[in-house]
Amino acid sequence: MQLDSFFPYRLAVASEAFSRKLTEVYQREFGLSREEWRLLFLLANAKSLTSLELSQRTTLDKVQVSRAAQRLDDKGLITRAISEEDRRIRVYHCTPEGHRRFEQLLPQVDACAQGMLNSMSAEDRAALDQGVTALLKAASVT
Amino acid sequence: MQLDSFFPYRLAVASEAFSRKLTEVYQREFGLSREEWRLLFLLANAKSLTSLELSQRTTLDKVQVSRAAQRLDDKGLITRAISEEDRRIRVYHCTPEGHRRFEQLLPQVDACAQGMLNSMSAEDRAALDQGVTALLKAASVT
DNA sequence: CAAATTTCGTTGCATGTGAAACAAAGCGGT
DNA sequence: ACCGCTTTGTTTCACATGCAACGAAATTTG
Repeated sequence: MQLDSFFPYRLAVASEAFSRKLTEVYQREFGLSREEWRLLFLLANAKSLTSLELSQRTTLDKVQVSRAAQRLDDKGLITRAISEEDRRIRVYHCTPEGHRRFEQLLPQVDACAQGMLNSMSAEDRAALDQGVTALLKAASVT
Repeated sequence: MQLDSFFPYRLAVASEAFSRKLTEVYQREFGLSREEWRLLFLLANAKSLTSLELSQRTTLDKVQVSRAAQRLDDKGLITRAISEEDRRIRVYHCTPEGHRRFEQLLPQVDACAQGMLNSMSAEDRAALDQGVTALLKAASVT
């Protein structure tokens, strides 16, 4: 058995390489980490979200959410209000500046992703999408 | 645009979930990290390898190789000799104990991977394999 | 052949990360 | 109302990681 023909290895390498290319974009443009990018993504597309919602929808744990949100707050891209009903709960909002940066960043990230995907054949792209969808189910549920 | 329908996100989540399941196996069985597992995999299937070869074939940089190899050496799974021709170069070998553990571990890791893959349809499996192969080319070369 | 340069592996440092401890707030039973 | 218990978010601590500096060995250059 060779490592480079071992499927789990190939999947990991492919995914890491792909992810790295995208990270370079938001890292270089606005100095955002992957966690910050994910939170900003969600908050730019929702009025407000709590930590629990952010955590569930980003596969980040509460510590990662807490720290990434803190950094985004420091950068003025989001606000962290305390809930009126339950004073333990944080309610996160995207600031106008956060929106502005996200609107500027998403096309670039997407273009980078599409650039790589477009270098594949249409058939391979379709296969990848189908395979990842199936894997998502298999790996998260199992 | 929703995050959970954003392809790069779905790929990352699927890959991480898959990888995590496998990590649990060699982590639990012998306390190996992903880097250690990769080095052991290569060395168990080759007589001897240098740092450069290990680095290239694991997508790890020289620091990661150095540290992972040090830990594997401490655990008695590999040896780190100094090359006769070039005294800067390390030559790594797998010990009998390293072989023994690898032979014991690979079937378990593979079974875990196959378990997840077998929960997918044959068609989805084929699509995934085709897609990942294409992505590997697109993401690493581009 | 001596000095400068390059290569290889390791180490120090500054930062990031995860697990567990923690404080604050809410909940619940008596 | 009070004492315990749970939940929420943060902090602490120990460890991992990446980058740059480093020392040793080899190679190149004058």
